[in-house]
Amino acid sequence: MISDLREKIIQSALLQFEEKGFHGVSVNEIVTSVGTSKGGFYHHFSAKDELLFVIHDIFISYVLEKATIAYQTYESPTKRLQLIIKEFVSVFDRYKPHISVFYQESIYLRPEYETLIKDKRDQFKRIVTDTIMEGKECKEFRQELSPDITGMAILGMVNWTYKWYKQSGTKTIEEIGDEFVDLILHSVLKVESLSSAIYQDLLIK
Amino acid sequence: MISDLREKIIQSALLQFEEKGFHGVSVNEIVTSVGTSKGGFYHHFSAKDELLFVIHDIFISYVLEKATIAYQTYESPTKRLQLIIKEFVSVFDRYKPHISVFYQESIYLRPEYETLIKDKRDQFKRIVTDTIMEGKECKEFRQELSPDITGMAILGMVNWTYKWYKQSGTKTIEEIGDEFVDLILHSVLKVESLSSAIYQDLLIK
DNA sequence: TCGAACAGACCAACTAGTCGGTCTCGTCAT
DNA sequence: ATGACGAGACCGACTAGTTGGTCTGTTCGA
Repeated sequence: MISDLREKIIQSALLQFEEKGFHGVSVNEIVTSVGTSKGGFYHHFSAKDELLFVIHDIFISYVLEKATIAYQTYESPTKRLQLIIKEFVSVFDRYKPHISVFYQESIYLRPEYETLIKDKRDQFKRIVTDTIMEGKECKEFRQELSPDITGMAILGMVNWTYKWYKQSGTKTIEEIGDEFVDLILHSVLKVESLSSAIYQDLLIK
Repeated sequence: MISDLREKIIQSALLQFEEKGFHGVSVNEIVTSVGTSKGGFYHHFSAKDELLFVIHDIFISYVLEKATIAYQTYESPTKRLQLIIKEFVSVFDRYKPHISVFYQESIYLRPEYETLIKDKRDQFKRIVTDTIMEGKECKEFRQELSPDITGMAILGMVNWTYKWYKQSGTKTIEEIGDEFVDLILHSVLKVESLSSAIYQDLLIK
Protein backbone atom coordinates (compact mmCIF):
# COMPACT_ATOMS: atom_id res chain seq x y z
CA MET A 1 0.00 0.00 0.00
CA ILE A 2 1.69 3.17 -1.17
CA SER A 3 0.75 6.40 0.56
CA ASP A 4 0.71 9.01 -2.14
CA LEU A 5 1.70 12.17 -0.34
CA ARG A 6 0.59 14.38 -3.18
CA GLU A 7 -2.97 13.05 -2.99
CA LYS A 8 -3.03 13.36 0.77
CA ILE A 9 -1.96 16.99 0.57
CA ILE A 10 -4.66 17.76 -1.98
CA GLN A 11 -7.38 16.10 0.07
CA SER A 12 -6.42 17.75 3.31
CA ALA A 13 -5.86 21.21 1.85
CA LEU A 14 -9.16 20.96 0.01
CA LEU A 15 -11.17 20.56 3.20
CA GLN A 16 -9.25 23.31 4.95
CA PHE A 17 -9.63 25.73 2.04
CA GLU A 18 -13.34 25.06 1.98
CA GLU A 19 -13.67 25.93 5.63
CA LYS A 20 -11.18 28.72 6.10
CA GLY A 21 -10.38 29.98 2.62
CA PHE A 22 -7.15 29.90 0.65
CA HIS A 23 -5.48 32.63 2.69
CA GLY A 24 -6.96 31.34 5.90
CA VAL A 25 -4.74 28.26 5.74
CA SER A 26 -0.96 28.48 5.72
CA VAL A 27 1.39 26.01 4.08
CA ASN A 28 2.60 25.12 7.56
CA GLU A 29 -0.91 24.16 8.63
CA ILE A 30 -1.32 22.02 5.56
CA VAL A 31 1.91 20.11 6.01
CA THR A 32 1.44 19.47 9.71
CA SER A 33 -2.13 18.28 9.13
CA VAL A 34 -0.91 15.57 6.77
CA GLY A 35 2.22 14.89 8.82
CA THR A 36 4.78 16.05 6.32
CA SER A 37 7.10 19.04 5.96
CA LYS A 38 7.74 22.13 3.89
CA GLY A 39 10.22 20.13 1.89
CA GLY A 40 7.67 17.45 1.18
CA PHE A 41 5.17 20.00 0.05
CA TYR A 42 7.44 21.92 -2.28
CA HIS A 43 8.74 18.69 -3.72
CA HIS A 44 5.28 18.05 -5.14
CA PHE A 45 4.06 21.60 -5.79
CA SER A 46 5.92 24.55 -7.19
CA ALA A 47 3.85 27.00 -5.16
CA LYS A 48 0.87 27.18 -2.87
CA ASP A 49 -1.38 28.32 -5.69
CA GLU A 50 -0.44 25.40 -7.90
CA LEU A 51 -2.30 23.35 -5.33
CA LEU A 52 -5.24 25.69 -5.73
CA PHE A 53 -5.10 25.24 -9.49
CA VAL A 54 -5.08 21.46 -9.22
CA ILE A 55 -8.23 21.55 -7.11
CA HIS A 56 -9.94 23.80 -9.65
CA ASP A 57 -8.91 21.64 -12.55
CA ILE A 58 -10.07 18.34 -11.07
CA PHE A 59 -13.56 19.73 -10.67
CA ILE A 60 -14.06 21.67 -13.88
CA SER A 61 -12.58 18.91 -16.02
CA TYR A 62 -15.01 16.41 -14.55
CA VAL A 63 -18.02 18.68 -15.03
CA LEU A 64 -17.07 19.54 -18.59
CA GLU A 65 -16.67 15.88 -19.49
CA LYS A 66 -20.05 14.96 -17.98
CA ALA A 67 -21.79 17.82 -19.79
CA THR A 68 -20.21 16.88 -23.09
CA ILE A 69 -21.37 13.31 -22.74
CA ALA A 70 -24.86 14.43 -21.71
CA TYR A 71 -25.04 16.66 -24.76
CA GLN A 72 -24.03 13.84 -27.07
CA THR A 73 -26.41 11.32 -25.51
CA TYR A 74 -29.61 12.91 -26.78
CA GLU A 75 -30.80 14.83 -29.80
CA SER A 76 -33.77 16.53 -28.15
CA PRO A 77 -32.83 19.80 -26.41
CA THR A 78 -35.36 19.09 -23.66
CA LYS A 79 -33.78 15.77 -22.81
CA ARG A 80 -30.30 17.19 -23.24
CA LEU A 81 -31.02 20.01 -20.81
CA GLN A 82 -32.57 17.61 -18.37
CA LEU A 83 -29.55 15.30 -18.39
CA ILE A 84 -27.02 18.15 -18.19
CA ILE A 85 -28.74 19.49 -15.08
CA LYS A 86 -29.10 16.10 -13.46
CA GLU A 87 -25.47 15.23 -14.10
CA PHE A 88 -24.27 18.56 -12.79
CA VAL A 89 -26.34 18.40 -9.63
CA SER A 90 -25.17 14.87 -8.93
CA VAL A 91 -21.59 16.16 -8.86
CA PHE A 92 -22.31 17.84 -5.53
CA ASP A 93 -22.14 14.67 -3.53
CA ARG A 94 -18.64 13.87 -4.68
CA TYR A 95 -17.15 17.29 -5.30
CA LYS A 96 -18.81 19.60 -2.78
CA PRO A 97 -15.51 20.88 -1.33
CA HIS A 98 -13.99 21.32 -4.79
CA ILE A 99 -17.00 23.35 -5.83
CA SER A 100 -16.83 25.59 -2.79
CA VAL A 101 -13.19 26.29 -3.39
CA PHE A 102 -13.83 26.74 -7.11
CA TYR A 103 -16.38 29.48 -6.57
CA GLN A 104 -14.83 31.14 -3.53
CA GLU A 105 -11.09 31.15 -4.05
CA SER A 106 -10.61 31.53 -7.78
CA ILE A 107 -9.47 35.15 -7.41
CA TYR A 108 -6.27 33.87 -5.90
CA LEU A 109 -5.27 31.92 -9.00
CA ARG A 110 -2.41 33.56 -10.84
CA PRO A 111 -3.36 34.75 -14.37
CA GLU A 112 -1.79 31.85 -16.27
CA TYR A 113 -3.76 29.32 -14.23
CA GLU A 114 -6.87 31.46 -14.37
CA THR A 115 -7.07 31.45 -18.16
CA LEU A 116 -6.73 27.67 -18.26
CA ILE A 117 -9.68 27.32 -15.91
CA LYS A 118 -11.71 30.02 -17.61
CA ASP A 119 -11.44 28.22 -20.94
CA LYS A 120 -13.01 25.07 -19.60
CA ARG A 121 -15.65 26.99 -17.69
CA ASP A 122 -16.61 28.85 -20.85
CA GLN A 123 -16.88 25.61 -22.80
CA PHE A 124 -19.29 24.35 -20.19
CA LYS A 125 -21.36 27.52 -20.37
CA ARG A 126 -21.55 27.22 -24.14
CA ILE A 127 -23.01 23.75 -23.93
CA VAL A 128 -25.86 25.14 -21.85
CA THR A 129 -26.58 28.22 -23.98
CA ASP A 130 -26.29 26.21 -27.20
CA THR A 131 -28.85 23.76 -25.86
CA ILE A 132 -31.26 26.60 -25.13
CA MET A 133 -30.80 28.07 -28.60
CA GLU A 134 -31.47 24.70 -30.20
CA GLY A 135 -34.54 24.28 -28.02
CA LYS A 136 -35.90 27.53 -29.39
CA GLU A 137 -35.07 26.59 -32.95
CA CYS A 138 -36.90 23.28 -32.82
CA LYS A 139 -39.87 25.00 -31.15
CA GLU A 140 -39.75 23.00 -27.95
CA PHE A 141 -38.76 26.07 -25.88
CA ARG A 142 -40.54 29.39 -25.55
CA GLN A 143 -39.50 31.86 -28.24
CA GLU A 144 -39.20 34.83 -25.87
CA LEU A 145 -36.27 33.27 -23.97
CA SER A 146 -32.90 34.94 -24.23
CA PRO A 147 -30.31 32.13 -24.28
CA ASP A 148 -27.64 34.07 -22.35
CA ILE A 149 -29.80 35.23 -19.47
CA THR A 150 -31.68 31.95 -19.29
CA GLY A 151 -28.41 30.05 -19.32
CA MET A 152 -26.95 32.10 -16.50
CA ALA A 153 -30.22 31.79 -14.59
CA ILE A 154 -30.06 28.01 -14.81
CA LEU A 155 -26.38 27.87 -13.93
CA GLY A 156 -26.93 30.23 -11.02
CA MET A 157 -29.77 28.20 -9.65
CA VAL A 158 -27.73 25.01 -9.77
CA ASN A 159 -24.37 26.48 -8.75
CA TRP A 160 -25.85 28.19 -5.73
CA THR A 161 -26.55 24.77 -4.28
CA TYR A 162 -22.99 24.70 -2.97
CA LYS A 163 -23.94 27.43 -0.50
CA TRP A 164 -26.65 25.46 1.25
CA TYR A 165 -26.53 21.76 0.33
CA LYS A 166 -25.65 19.44 3.18
CA GLN A 167 -25.31 15.70 2.63
CA SER A 168 -26.96 15.22 6.01
CA GLY A 169 -30.10 17.09 4.89
CA THR A 170 -33.51 15.49 4.43
CA LYS A 171 -33.40 15.47 0.64
CA THR A 172 -30.93 13.52 -1.45
CA ILE A 173 -29.06 15.28 -4.18
CA GLU A 174 -31.09 13.31 -6.74
CA GLU A 175 -34.35 14.62 -5.31
CA ILE A 176 -33.03 18.15 -5.41
CA GLY A 177 -31.92 17.60 -8.99
CA ASP A 178 -35.39 16.37 -9.94
CA GLU A 179 -36.96 19.47 -8.45
CA PHE A 180 -34.53 21.70 -10.32
CA VAL A 181 -35.31 19.93 -13.59
CA ASP A 182 -39.00 20.37 -12.87
CA LEU A 183 -38.62 24.09 -12.20
CA ILE A 184 -36.37 24.71 -15.19
CA LEU A 185 -38.44 22.75 -17.69
CA HIS A 186 -41.56 24.59 -16.54
CA SER A 187 -39.79 27.88 -17.10
CA VAL A 188 -38.35 27.15 -20.55
CA LEU A 189 -40.80 24.80 -22.24
CA LYS A 190 -43.81 25.94 -24.20
CA VAL A 191 -47.08 25.08 -22.48
CA GLU A 192 -47.88 22.59 -25.23
CA SER A 193 -44.48 20.91 -24.77
CA LEU A 194 -45.09 20.50 -21.04
CA SER A 195 -47.67 17.74 -21.44
CA SER A 196 -45.39 15.56 -23.55
CA ALA A 197 -42.60 16.13 -21.02
CA ILE A 198 -44.89 14.91 -18.27
CA TYR A 199 -45.65 11.90 -20.43
CA GLN A 200 -41.91 11.21 -20.65
CA ASP A 201 -41.56 11.37 -16.88
CA LEU A 202 -39.26 14.40 -16.97
CA LEU A 203 -41.46 16.35 -14.58
CA ILE A 204 -42.66 15.72 -11.06
CA LYS A 205 -46.07 13.97 -10.75
CA MET B 1 -17.78 70.04 2.48
CA ILE B 2 -16.63 67.62 5.15
CA SER B 3 -14.46 64.72 4.01
CA ASP B 4 -15.65 61.81 6.09
CA LEU B 5 -12.60 59.62 6.33
CA ARG B 6 -14.59 56.66 7.55
CA GLU B 7 -16.78 56.68 4.45
CA LYS B 8 -13.78 57.10 2.18
CA ILE B 9 -12.09 54.10 3.76
CA ILE B 10 -15.19 51.95 3.34
CA GLN B 11 -15.63 52.92 -0.30
CA SER B 12 -12.02 52.35 -1.22
CA ALA B 13 -11.63 49.11 0.70
CA LEU B 14 -14.86 47.82 -0.82
CA LEU B 15 -13.61 48.10 -4.37
CA GLN B 16 -10.26 46.57 -3.48
CA PHE B 17 -11.84 43.68 -1.60
CA GLU B 18 -14.06 42.99 -4.58
CA GLU B 19 -11.11 42.77 -6.89
CA LYS B 20 -8.45 41.14 -4.75
CA GLY B 21 -10.28 39.60 -1.80
CA PHE B 22 -10.14 40.44 1.89
CA HIS B 23 -6.72 38.89 2.41
CA GLY B 24 -5.46 40.19 -0.90
CA VAL B 25 -5.53 43.76 0.38
CA SER B 26 -3.49 44.90 3.37
CA VAL B 27 -4.38 47.67 5.79
CA ASN B 28 -1.40 49.57 4.46
CA GLU B 29 -2.74 49.42 0.92
CA ILE B 30 -6.09 50.67 2.09
CA VAL B 31 -4.74 53.63 4.01
CA THR B 32 -2.36 54.77 1.29
CA SER B 33 -5.10 54.50 -1.33
CA VAL B 34 -7.25 56.97 0.58
CA GLY B 35 -4.29 59.07 1.63
CA THR B 36 -4.40 58.45 5.34
CA SER B 37 -2.41 56.42 7.86
CA LYS B 38 -2.60 53.47 10.18
CA GLY B 39 -3.56 55.85 12.96
CA GLY B 40 -6.41 57.21 10.93
CA PHE B 41 -7.68 53.77 10.13
CA TYR B 42 -7.57 52.40 13.66
CA HIS B 43 -9.18 55.56 14.96
CA HIS B 44 -12.32 54.61 13.02
CA PHE B 45 -12.17 50.81 13.09
CA SER B 46 -11.20 48.48 15.88
CA ALA B 47 -9.86 45.88 13.47
CA LYS B 48 -9.60 45.08 9.78
CA ASP B 49 -12.53 42.70 9.94
CA GLU B 50 -14.81 45.29 11.51
CA LEU B 51 -14.53 47.01 8.16
CA LEU B 52 -15.54 43.77 6.52
CA PHE B 53 -18.52 43.52 8.83
CA VAL B 54 -19.66 47.06 8.05
CA ILE B 55 -19.64 46.28 4.33
CA HIS B 56 -21.70 43.15 4.92
CA ASP B 57 -24.16 44.97 7.11
CA ILE B 58 -24.78 47.87 4.75
CA PHE B 59 -25.81 45.47 2.02
CA ILE B 60 -27.88 42.93 3.91
CA SER B 61 -29.73 45.59 5.89
CA TYR B 62 -30.71 47.32 2.69
CA VAL B 63 -31.89 44.11 1.02
CA LEU B 64 -33.84 43.01 4.05
CA GLU B 65 -35.60 46.35 4.27
CA LYS B 66 -36.53 46.30 0.59
CA ALA B 67 -37.86 42.74 0.82
CA THR B 68 -39.91 43.56 3.89
CA ILE B 69 -41.49 46.53 2.16
CA ALA B 70 -42.13 44.48 -0.97
CA TYR B 71 -43.82 41.80 1.12
CA GLN B 72 -46.05 44.34 2.81
CA THR B 73 -46.97 46.13 -0.41
CA TYR B 74 -49.09 43.34 -1.86
CA GLU B 75 -51.42 40.63 -0.61
CA SER B 76 -51.12 38.34 -3.62
CA PRO B 77 -48.14 35.94 -3.37
CA THR B 78 -47.59 36.22 -7.12
CA LYS B 79 -47.25 39.98 -6.99
CA ARG B 80 -45.24 39.79 -3.77
CA LEU B 81 -42.77 37.39 -5.32
CA GLN B 82 -42.52 39.49 -8.43
CA LEU B 83 -41.75 42.66 -6.47
CA ILE B 84 -39.27 40.96 -4.15
CA ILE B 85 -37.31 39.67 -7.13
CA LYS B 86 -37.41 42.96 -8.98
CA GLU B 87 -36.29 44.89 -5.93
CA PHE B 88 -33.49 42.47 -5.23
CA VAL B 89 -32.19 42.47 -8.78
CA SER B 90 -32.27 46.25 -8.91
CA VAL B 91 -29.90 46.32 -5.95
CA PHE B 92 -27.11 45.11 -8.23
CA ASP B 93 -26.57 48.47 -9.87
CA ARG B 94 -25.90 50.21 -6.57
CA TYR B 95 -24.41 47.46 -4.46
CA LYS B 96 -22.53 45.20 -6.86
CA PRO B 97 -19.21 45.45 -4.96
CA HIS B 98 -20.96 44.92 -1.62
CA ILE B 99 -22.64 41.83 -2.98
CA SER B 100 -19.41 40.37 -4.31
CA VAL B 101 -17.71 40.90 -0.98
CA PHE B 102 -20.77 39.58 0.84
CA TYR B 103 -20.72 36.28 -0.98
CA GLN B 104 -16.96 35.85 -1.35
CA GLU B 105 -15.41 37.05 1.89
CA SER B 106 -17.90 36.17 4.58
CA ILE B 107 -15.75 33.29 5.84
CA TYR B 108 -13.33 35.85 7.18
CA LEU B 109 -15.86 37.41 9.53
CA ARG B 110 -15.18 36.51 13.13
CA PRO B 111 -17.99 34.46 14.73
CA GLU B 112 -19.67 37.30 16.62
CA TYR B 113 -20.02 39.33 13.43
CA GLU B 114 -21.03 36.28 11.45
CA THR B 115 -24.07 35.53 13.58
CA LEU B 116 -25.29 39.11 13.28
CA ILE B 117 -25.16 38.86 9.51
CA LYS B 118 -26.60 35.36 9.43
CA ASP B 119 -29.67 36.52 11.35
CA LYS B 120 -30.55 39.13 8.79
CA ARG B 121 -29.81 36.78 5.89
CA ASP B 122 -32.12 34.17 7.38
CA GLN B 123 -34.89 36.72 7.81
CA PHE B 124 -34.58 37.53 4.14
CA LYS B 125 -34.71 33.85 3.18
CA ARG B 126 -37.85 33.39 5.26
CA ILE B 127 -39.65 36.14 3.42
CA VAL B 128 -39.06 34.23 0.18
CA THR B 129 -40.03 30.79 1.45
CA ASP B 130 -43.08 32.17 3.28
CA THR B 131 -44.23 33.78 0.06
CA ILE B 132 -43.97 30.47 -1.74
CA MET B 133 -45.89 28.66 0.99
CA GLU B 134 -48.65 31.24 0.84
CA GLY B 135 -48.75 30.96 -2.94
CA LYS B 136 -49.40 27.24 -2.59
CA GLU B 137 -52.06 27.77 0.06
CA CYS B 138 -54.07 30.22 -2.02
CA LYS B 139 -53.76 27.90 -5.03
CA GLU B 140 -51.89 30.35 -7.25
CA PHE B 141 -48.71 28.24 -7.20
CA ARG B 142 -48.26 24.61 -8.20
CA GLN B 143 -48.92 22.21 -5.34
CA GLU B 144 -45.91 20.00 -6.02
CA LEU B 145 -43.42 22.79 -5.18
CA SER B 146 -41.26 22.37 -2.12
CA PRO B 147 -40.90 25.86 -0.57
CA ASP B 148 -37.34 25.33 0.66
CA ILE B 149 -35.84 24.04 -2.56
CA THR B 150 -37.83 26.42 -4.70
CA GLY B 151 -36.78 29.31 -2.47
CA MET B 152 -33.12 28.42 -2.69
CA ALA B 153 -33.47 27.91 -6.45
CA ILE B 154 -34.86 31.41 -6.84
CA LEU B 155 -32.28 32.97 -4.55
CA GLY B 156 -29.51 31.12 -6.34
CA MET B 157 -30.63 32.24 -9.73
CA VAL B 158 -30.76 35.87 -8.61
CA ASN B 159 -27.70 35.85 -6.38
CA TRP B 160 -25.54 34.31 -9.06
CA THR B 161 -25.97 37.48 -11.08
CA TYR B 162 -23.10 39.01 -9.13
CA LYS B 163 -20.74 36.60 -10.87
CA TRP B 164 -21.48 37.78 -14.38
CA TYR B 165 -23.42 41.06 -14.39
CA LYS B 166 -21.54 44.02 -15.84
CA GLN B 167 -23.07 47.48 -15.92
CA SER B 168 -21.50 47.92 -19.33
CA GLY B 169 -23.38 44.94 -20.76
CA THR B 170 -26.09 45.15 -23.40
CA LYS B 171 -28.98 44.54 -21.01
CA THR B 172 -29.98 46.82 -18.17
CA ILE B 173 -30.49 45.36 -14.76
CA GLU B 174 -34.22 46.02 -15.11
CA GLU B 175 -34.39 43.94 -18.28
CA ILE B 176 -32.54 41.13 -16.58
CA GLY B 177 -34.92 41.38 -13.63
CA ASP B 178 -37.91 41.14 -15.96
CA GLU B 179 -36.52 38.00 -17.55
CA PHE B 180 -35.91 36.46 -14.14
CA VAL B 181 -39.48 37.24 -13.07
CA ASP B 182 -40.72 35.69 -16.30
CA LEU B 183 -38.72 32.50 -15.75
CA ILE B 184 -39.63 32.20 -12.09
CA LEU B 185 -43.33 32.83 -12.51
CA HIS B 186 -43.46 30.26 -15.31
CA SER B 187 -41.83 27.74 -13.02
CA VAL B 188 -43.99 28.30 -9.94
CA LEU B 189 -47.41 29.33 -11.22
CA LYS B 190 -50.13 26.90 -12.17
CA VAL B 191 -50.81 26.87 -15.90
CA GLU B 192 -54.22 28.41 -15.32
CA SER B 193 -52.66 31.22 -13.22
CA LEU B 194 -50.23 32.04 -16.03
CA SER B 195 -52.85 33.63 -18.27
CA SER B 196 -54.03 36.04 -15.61
CA ALA B 197 -50.41 36.91 -14.87
CA ILE B 198 -49.92 37.77 -18.52
CA TYR B 199 -53.02 39.89 -18.31
CA GLN B 200 -51.46 41.76 -15.39
CA ASP B 201 -48.29 42.39 -17.40
CA LEU B 202 -46.10 40.37 -15.04
CA LEU B 203 -44.72 38.25 -17.86
CA ILE B 204 -42.86 39.05 -21.02
CA LYS B 205 -45.04 39.53 -24.13
C1' DT C 1 -6.63 74.36 26.76
C1' DC C 2 -8.45 70.16 25.97
C1' DG C 3 -9.86 66.37 23.38
C1' DA C 4 -10.82 64.41 18.91
C1' DA C 5 -8.56 63.34 14.55
C1' DC C 6 -4.90 61.89 12.60
C1' DA C 7 0.46 60.67 11.60
C1' DG C 8 4.00 57.27 11.23
C1' DA C 9 7.71 54.70 13.53
C1' DC C 10 7.64 50.45 15.46
C1' DC C 11 6.80 45.40 16.84
C1' DA C 12 5.85 40.57 17.35
C1' DA C 13 3.91 37.12 14.72
C1' DC C 14 3.50 34.98 10.77
C1' DT C 15 4.06 34.25 5.70
C1' DA C 16 5.58 31.61 1.33
C1' DG C 17 9.40 29.82 -0.28
C1' DT C 18 14.58 28.02 -0.18
C1' DC C 19 18.35 25.06 0.41
C1' DG C 20 21.76 22.01 2.23
C1' DG C 21 21.31 17.79 3.89
C1' DT C 22 19.49 12.75 4.94
C1' DC C 23 17.23 8.55 4.05
C1' DT C 24 15.54 4.83 1.13
C1' DC C 25 15.66 1.90 -2.52
C1' DG C 26 16.45 0.19 -7.22
C1' DT C 27 20.38 -0.77 -10.44
C1' DC C 28 24.46 -2.60 -11.86
C1' DA C 29 29.33 -3.91 -11.85
C1' DT C 30 32.06 -7.15 -9.48
C1' DA D 1 25.60 -12.08 -3.19
C1' DT D 2 27.25 -7.67 -2.23
C1' DG D 3 28.74 -3.21 -2.09
C1' DA D 4 29.04 1.21 -4.73
C1' DC D 5 26.32 4.47 -6.74
C1' DG D 6 22.75 7.69 -7.74
C1' DA D 7 18.18 9.51 -8.04
C1' DG D 8 14.00 10.75 -6.16
C1' DA D 9 11.41 11.53 -1.77
C1' DC D 10 11.42 14.02 2.02
C1' DC D 11 13.12 16.92 6.15
C1' DG D 12 13.33 21.30 8.84
C1' DA D 13 16.09 25.27 10.02
C1' DC D 14 16.35 29.37 7.78
C1' DT D 15 15.37 33.88 5.26
C1' DA D 16 13.44 37.92 3.56
C1' DG D 17 9.55 40.12 3.56
C1' DT D 18 4.74 41.23 5.01
C1' DT D 19 1.01 41.37 8.16
C1' DG D 20 -2.36 43.42 11.55
C1' DG D 21 -2.10 46.12 15.26
C1' DT D 22 0.04 49.48 18.91
C1' DC D 23 1.87 53.55 20.79
C1' DT D 24 3.74 57.95 21.23
C1' DG D 25 3.24 61.91 19.46
C1' DT D 26 1.45 66.08 16.76
C1' DT D 27 -2.02 68.96 14.68
C1' DC D 28 -6.00 71.71 14.92
C1' DG D 29 -10.59 73.34 15.70
C1' DA D 30 -13.77 74.85 19.47
